[in-house]
Amino acid sequence: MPRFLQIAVNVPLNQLFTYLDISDEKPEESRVGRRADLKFGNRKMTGFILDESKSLPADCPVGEEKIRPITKVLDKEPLLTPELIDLAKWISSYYLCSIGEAVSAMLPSGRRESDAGGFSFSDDISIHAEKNLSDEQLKCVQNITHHNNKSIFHYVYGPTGSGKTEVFLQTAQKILEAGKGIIYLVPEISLTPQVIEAVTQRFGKQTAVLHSGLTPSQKLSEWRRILSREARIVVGARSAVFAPVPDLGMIIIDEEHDSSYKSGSSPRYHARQVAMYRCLKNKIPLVMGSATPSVESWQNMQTGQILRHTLTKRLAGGKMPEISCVNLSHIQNINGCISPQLESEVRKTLEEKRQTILFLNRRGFTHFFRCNSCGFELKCKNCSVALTYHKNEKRLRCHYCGWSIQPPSQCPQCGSLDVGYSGFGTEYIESEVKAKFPNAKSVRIDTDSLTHKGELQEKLDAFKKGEYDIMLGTQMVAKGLNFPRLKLVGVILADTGLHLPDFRAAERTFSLITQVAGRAGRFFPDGKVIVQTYSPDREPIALAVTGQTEKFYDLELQNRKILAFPPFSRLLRVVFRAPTETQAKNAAIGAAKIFEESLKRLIEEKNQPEKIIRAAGQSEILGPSECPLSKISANYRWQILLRGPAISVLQMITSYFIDNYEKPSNVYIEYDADPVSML
DNA sequence: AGCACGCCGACT
DNA sequence: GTCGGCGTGCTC
Repeated sequence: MPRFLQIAVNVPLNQLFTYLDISDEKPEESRVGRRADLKFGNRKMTGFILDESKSLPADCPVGEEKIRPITKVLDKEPLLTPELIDLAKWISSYYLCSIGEAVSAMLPSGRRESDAGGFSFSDDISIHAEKNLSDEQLKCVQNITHHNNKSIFHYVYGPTGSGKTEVFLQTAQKILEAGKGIIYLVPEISLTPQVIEAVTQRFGKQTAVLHSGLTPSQKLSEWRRILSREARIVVGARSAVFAPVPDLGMIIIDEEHDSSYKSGSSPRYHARQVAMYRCLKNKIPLVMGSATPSVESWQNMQTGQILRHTLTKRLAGGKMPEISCVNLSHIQNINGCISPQLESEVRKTLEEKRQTILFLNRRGFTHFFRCNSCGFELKCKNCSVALTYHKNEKRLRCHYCGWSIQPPSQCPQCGSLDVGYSGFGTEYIESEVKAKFPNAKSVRIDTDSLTHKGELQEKLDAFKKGEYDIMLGTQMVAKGLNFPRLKLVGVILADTGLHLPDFRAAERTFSLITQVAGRAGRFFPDGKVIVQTYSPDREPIALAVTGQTEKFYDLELQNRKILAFPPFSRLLRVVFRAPTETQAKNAAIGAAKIFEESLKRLIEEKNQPEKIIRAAGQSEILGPSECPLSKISANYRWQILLRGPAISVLQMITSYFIDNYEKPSNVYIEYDADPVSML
């Protein structure tokens, strides 16, 4: 008997395609959730069967004569559960991508299964490995598991080393004992062999690990183990939030603040947002944790949307390390980036045969205006982000609203004539380190210096073994790494992050310094942290150095409120990319008109709920303006930023835009709901 | 997004 | 005379 299949295909067309399955194999079995090989146009592709019917659906846009049969059904068992099909539809509407793109982002790309892992399971599930909990931790586990069958968002908040991991593991244990499955998310960079080993030792064969080192086929095998209930706890990075865990009982997000939970390409989903959706739908708890929560999550804890569980004590006996600031503006004739104070600490550390990490918290690519006497830098009057200098027009410009001014010839704050532009990168520091410490072995780690897969792990392992004395790099070396010989951590310039034209600059700067400080003192009470800065009094730096976490969040929330940035508003960013500046600019200008029209229509629409109309009335279209990174790999970029109290309104006007905008060829459009980086 | 079709310049 | 540039249009 023929059946009509509704199939999603990985193309940017938000529609399903109708195909025919004429096979008489197992007619009683539904095809929904399986993949199918098919000819799409004139190319061979794999599609995802999302629905089926005995007759041609009435709303099918093409006649029956155009409908082609699939080549074959690929899977013997469904890969997608009804829950995941629903999730794909939600992803597609929330993140403005096609249904096919959503499904493709969720599924492993392997076609056939192959042996998983590459790591071996120990024979016993070692509940002997379980550690005794402190009173604080125990209370935390009890509070979370108490709400077992309700969708409640929990946050385990506490400094590095306060035992969050053990709370997660023992809570997970309780959920597993109740017969339910777990998803445990960690940042990609934390998914090191040590972490994998720790979890597999605790939960043995019930564990599935999804990490970037697996081949597509191996990922598919892990996926199958999860579907068959052989694996009940899934540990993985961002995309593991889509794991097809039957009877899901809880999702854990470790290091919740980490920006790697946000996908950098379409669909630009945030694993935390997806986890919230799954937990609400399944009526199960979501448990997050960090020493430096995202500002959004902090606000949700303040309002009670997220339940906070605070851990106060550092367990391993480690004190917080000694942190000191070096005020760079007090140093005359600084020869390079390393102050005399930091240089002498590095020397002492080398003499003790201990190790040093030097951080640059961002690749210094922006050109910002700075006074060399007082450290003052210019900000936009509307948006409170640092202005960036545009060489070609010789003006300082804001990348949120487009406002610009002529660069002043003297400092507006102190009147000094010693003003200029600065910004430097890791390569520069590497040469300085080599010159200052010619006998030390140093290694540089950043995205530019990594050429092949696994090189990061190799370098980190080598550093851990003591093959290097100094490691320098960007924040990728800041996360979840434990080096027993480490003594000194130097933050080369804490200000660089602050100058980025991004409203999250302060949050990221605070988070990085706090995380780095916690790391250095983890194993050794004599750990030392030196933070070099031109602005030791700036809040994110001063409060991080003195450990005043809560005060930082209070102040940062006040700032966000004044400027109407998240969490006091929602954002949706639309980027127009084209080979020439004019094409990108004109596309964005034309698009802005459609956005305005779309917003106006929504406000005037009669049958929308009052709530929507009101939120639409408070929504605004910012720009178009040039993207902060105005040219990336020969493509010019312009953006429109939508801002309003309700993301659903921003999504509605964007989907109206998608339906009504005639895209010039050569122009590419990217949609980013809840953008994390604005660059 | 791909991939084919289609219509104008510099090459054997 | 042809190879090939990338504009435009379609995919059940």
